[in-house]
Amino acid sequence: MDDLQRAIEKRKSTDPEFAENFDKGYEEFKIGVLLKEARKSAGFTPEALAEKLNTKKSAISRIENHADDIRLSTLYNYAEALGKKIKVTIQ
Amino acid sequence: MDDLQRAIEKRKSTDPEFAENFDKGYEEFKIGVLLKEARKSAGFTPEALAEKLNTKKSAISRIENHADDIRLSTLYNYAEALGKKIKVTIQ
DNA sequence: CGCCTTGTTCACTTATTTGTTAACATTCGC
DNA sequence: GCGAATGTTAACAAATAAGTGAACAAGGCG
Repeated sequence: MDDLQRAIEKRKSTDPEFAENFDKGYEEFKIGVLLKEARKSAGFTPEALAEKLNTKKSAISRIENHADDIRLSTLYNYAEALGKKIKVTIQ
Repeated sequence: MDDLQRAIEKRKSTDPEFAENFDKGYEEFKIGVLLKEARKSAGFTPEALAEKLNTKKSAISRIENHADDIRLSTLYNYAEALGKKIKVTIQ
């Protein structure tokens, strides 16, 4: 079971509403997990990334766990600090 | 010249900083244009879409022209009202 | 041109996110 | 288990986006 699967199961067990709606297509949630995985694979702790972004690790944690209510520009900054790019498409 | 090209040229002519940075890869700007094109192809005027989103046409205009500093959830709502889905990836 | 629709911008208020600190939880190595 | 590093959550102030109304600009169409 990979990180994404684990995170989903964990959230399902602690958030009944999420569990109920997951199969209906709540995609937003996954973004935070993608961000977190990108950060880890780039070898950053939340604190290290926070420093690069001139903020604090608590803010990083908030981004990764509530990625549906963040600003697009915040998303861009986060990705840029990892040397990655955010791609937004509409389909 | 399509809408995207036209919009880029217009902004280049009125926003020197944008013009200077465009070729460096400022992708964010394009999102607003994508949204606007999606709205048009779905046959919505700003006012009609605004009504669906319980807001006003001025808000729609703001979203389409300043799409880099909007909330992700706003983006989702906008797309959902058009029967489309926003996809965010990191690469 | 003159009129109507569409679209943009501004100013103001309200709602929400972000920065920050501190407390708490979790994970990992010893 | 214990301690240290990593990660999460809550609360508050400060910054910023969204809601709104009105004035203005641009685009068709008669």
